[in-house]
Amino acid sequence: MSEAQEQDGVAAMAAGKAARTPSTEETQRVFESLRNAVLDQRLPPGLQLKEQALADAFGVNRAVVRQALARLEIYRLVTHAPNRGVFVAHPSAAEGRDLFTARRYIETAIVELAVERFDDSDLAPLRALVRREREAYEAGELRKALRLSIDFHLQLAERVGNTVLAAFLDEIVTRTPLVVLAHRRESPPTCMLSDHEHILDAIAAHDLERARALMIEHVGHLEGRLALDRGGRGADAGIARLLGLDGDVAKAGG
Amino acid sequence: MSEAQEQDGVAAMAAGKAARTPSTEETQRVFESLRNAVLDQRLPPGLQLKEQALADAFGVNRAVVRQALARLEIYRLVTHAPNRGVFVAHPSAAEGRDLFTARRYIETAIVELAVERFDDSDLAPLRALVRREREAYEAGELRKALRLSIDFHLQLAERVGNTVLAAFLDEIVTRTPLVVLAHRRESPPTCMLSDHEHILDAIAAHDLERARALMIEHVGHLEGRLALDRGGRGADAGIARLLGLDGDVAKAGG
DNA sequence: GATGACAAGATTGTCAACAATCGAGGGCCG
DNA sequence: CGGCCCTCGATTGTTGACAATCTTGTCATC
Repeated sequence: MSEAQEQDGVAAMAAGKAARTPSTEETQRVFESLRNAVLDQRLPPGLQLKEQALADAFGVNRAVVRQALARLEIYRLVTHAPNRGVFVAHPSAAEGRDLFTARRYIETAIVELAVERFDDSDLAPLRALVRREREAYEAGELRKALRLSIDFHLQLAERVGNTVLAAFLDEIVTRTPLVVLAHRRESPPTCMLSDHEHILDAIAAHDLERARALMIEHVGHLEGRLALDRGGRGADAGIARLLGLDGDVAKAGG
Repeated sequence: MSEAQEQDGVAAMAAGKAARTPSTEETQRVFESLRNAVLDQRLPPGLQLKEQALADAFGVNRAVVRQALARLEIYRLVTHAPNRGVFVAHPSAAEGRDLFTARRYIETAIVELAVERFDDSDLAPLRALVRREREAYEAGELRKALRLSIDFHLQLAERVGNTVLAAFLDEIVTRTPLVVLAHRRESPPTCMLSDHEHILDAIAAHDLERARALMIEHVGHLEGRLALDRGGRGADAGIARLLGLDGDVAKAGG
């Protein structure tokens, strides 16, 4: 019943960095809609986002759309080609690697602080979140499960209480879906459910080393599902991968 | 002779996250000018930045200024009060603590990667930077020394090669001067010179533990010069600190 | 038939005028 | 004399039109 509300609430909170800056509600609304679309993997990398079309769709002025797009650009969710337009970002494999490397450090930091500071009042909501994630997953609602999985990481960061680290993780998590879309190897994109539970167990037990190891392993699981090998073609590949012409063509002529 | 060029060059590179997004040169120019002003501690927290005044000063349109200010807002360099205007940010003590806590983690990560990956071609430019910093300091050019000190940290991050971590440190470093202005306890705001040298030595020796310890200690030196105590008054204090009425008044009535 | 210049359409970038909102100051009333 | 309200100035927020730029499609030429 309150799930929609709750999801919206989490999403709004998850916006974190941007949520506290209400530079006109309209801009915020457009920005968050587009950001949510990215989180749900509804926007394919490379898609052009035309100002007028968005303005019509959201019922706002082009200036508002421009502001929202500029903000998306700073988060690297879109790339801006002067006099050409803005396009959904197509992160390179190198960018993906950097993102996951940074994520390991940030999540480690968050887990470390969580082990120090968490008590039951922090753990209970996170356990509830994991439970809902499991339910969604078992009910076959994959998109919802994915979103709850993302929210788990964001909530964990938020509850640690460091706004800067939380904002950093928020940025990383927001950029990750585009990397997934651009470089996915296997199909199931969600976190492994038990990972989240085990991480919470380790935090509850104040076992720093285990919590750290589990989180690093967990991020590794995610990254392992992607093809981010060195020398892989990324943002520069352009049309080649879209047509499935990459790799084979370069390697074997036949 | 080429110092101005060099400083600009470093500054442009240091902009990092924002430098690669040329959404109209004008907006970029205004944004970087204001950002540099913050880095040089020329903008006192709380100062109102009026759109028309900036537009006149930079010889651009108000729309351009608006875009630049919106970007500054995302970096938390200014706060935007709807229908009132934008003001140079006045970070709270809590925000300052979060910033330094996050910085410890990020700088540690960077140092860790530097120990793994650096060779002489990376170390030489950094040593040169430290040398120039020392020269500037000994010549009494404090502002320049401060800037070179900042550039040391940014260059170190840049050379590690992880764009995400580099962007995060860039954001932290950019926000720090405002925290310094708002909560400074002692006068000299620059890094301790020898710290930088010793960190480079440890990296050159591939001594991870020593490098980490030195970096954490170094960040601690910086933070130690500030008054970021819990319960301290920060963004909310307003007029009190401006008039030098804070602290004493609250503690002792005389 | 291929290549180059050229023109048309669409999209972004720029701008100035207008509307809405807020804070300050003065005047009015209690 | 103190408090409240109202007007006025200043600043931000919004809108639409205009200019600049790029892409696409066409056509003449080699």
